Amino acid sequence: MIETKEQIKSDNLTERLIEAIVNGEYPAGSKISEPELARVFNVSRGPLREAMMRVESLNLVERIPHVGARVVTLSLGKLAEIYAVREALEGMAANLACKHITDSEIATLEELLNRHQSHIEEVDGASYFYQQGDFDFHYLIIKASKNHQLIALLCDQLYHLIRMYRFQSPRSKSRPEKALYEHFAILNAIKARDPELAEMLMRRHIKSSRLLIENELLEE
Amino acid sequence: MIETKEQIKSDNLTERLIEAIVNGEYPAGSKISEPELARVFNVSRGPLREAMMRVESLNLVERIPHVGARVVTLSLGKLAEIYAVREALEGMAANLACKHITDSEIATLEELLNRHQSHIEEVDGASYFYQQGDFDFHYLIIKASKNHQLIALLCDQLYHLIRMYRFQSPRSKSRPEKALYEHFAILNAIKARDPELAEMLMRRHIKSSRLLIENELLEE
DNA sequence: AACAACCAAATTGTCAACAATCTTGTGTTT
DNA sequence: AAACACAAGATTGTTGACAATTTGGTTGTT
Repeated sequence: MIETKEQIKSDNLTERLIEAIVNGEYPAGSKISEPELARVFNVSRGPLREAMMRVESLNLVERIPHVGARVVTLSLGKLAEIYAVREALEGMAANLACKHITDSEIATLEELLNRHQSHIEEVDGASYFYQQGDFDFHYLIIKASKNHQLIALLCDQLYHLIRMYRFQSPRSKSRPEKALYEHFAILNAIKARDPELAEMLMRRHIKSSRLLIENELLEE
Repeated sequence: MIETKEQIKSDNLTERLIEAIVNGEYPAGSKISEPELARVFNVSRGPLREAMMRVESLNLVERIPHVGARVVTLSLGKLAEIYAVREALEGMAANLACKHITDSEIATLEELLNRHQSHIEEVDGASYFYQQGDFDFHYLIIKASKNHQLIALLCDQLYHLIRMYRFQSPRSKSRPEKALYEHFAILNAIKARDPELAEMLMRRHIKSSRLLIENELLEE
């Protein structure tokens, strides 16, 4: 495993482009120029356009024929809609995880939450790192559901979009302690192999985030 | 509106390619040759590849670098997974539809079901046309949810894949009369603006299809 | 000054040729 | 005869140039 680096420019490009958009290097609403990006990434326009097609189907950019592509504009309304979908899908994931999770996956989750706890106790309020780990928690449960279609939808299709929102609105601190407590409760339900409880707790967990967003929305 | 035809070859191509794959013109598992398709569609390989990228992200084909693309192979297992996801998402759609559907949309749904009833009474057992209309019913309810993310996921992302499965396994007659009866029950719940009932009925409706599939799966 | 028509520059869409990689058939070796 | 190595052919990945369309500014008219 000396040279594992992907040799397909188009594929690498897709990931680099996603990363650049998600972390705000290309701000929301900004135009994306093909010749310029091709120069920046040191590629021809062919592979770049192929990458753009894929990023478009992730709903990270909007393209208008003969006009060009723009990074999608964020809005609290859209975010609330995404969280509503997450509620349904991750609830389902938690339910299925109870039935299909392995002991080793449970152990991984437990270690993860313990690390989070230590981290919160040490650096009280450092919510950035927490959010990263928060993703890991949800990510692992989704994978543990073993439903490939569900995993594809959440981890491939919605993941980057959610990440982009989080990155660009770091206001949602949402009390790490409370979230961590809820995560432990969800994990316990999964360990007890209680699908209904796990689903209910996961839905409530995400719903509380959604309600925060909708409250912000009303204040406008 | 004299010339509404899309002038972007790449965009048209995507739809034509989706249609060709869905209706089995290119059978499951068959290899897709870029030079050949470019000749068939009378296009250069550039736009064709862009269309392929999009079709790939719909999970209709699988691409392996430097080897080529193949139409996805169907399996009852995958289908069951998709139906499980549908259960969660369309249940949510029915719930939201109760809150956001308009009177004119209700009227459209009512007409649709009445036409189905007449059709079933006339040509007893013609399940093919029924299935087309079945899609319309689900499609309309999804749209009525007014959650754009949900609509995108179901109508753009999963729709074609489901259609492909249906097209290639017309065994699932699944008793049109029973399904129609369930559709009426769902519509009534929506008219009564009863989200919990509508969601429950929709989930049960889809679940019965999923169980049929899982039974077939066990017989193998 | 306001507005419409038009032209030029830039950008997107498309193409055909070139380079890199995989597949397949042949021949050799054990 | 089976297995491996190699080479020819075909296919995919990439590039740079050309064609078509939009955009923004200029000019002329009302």
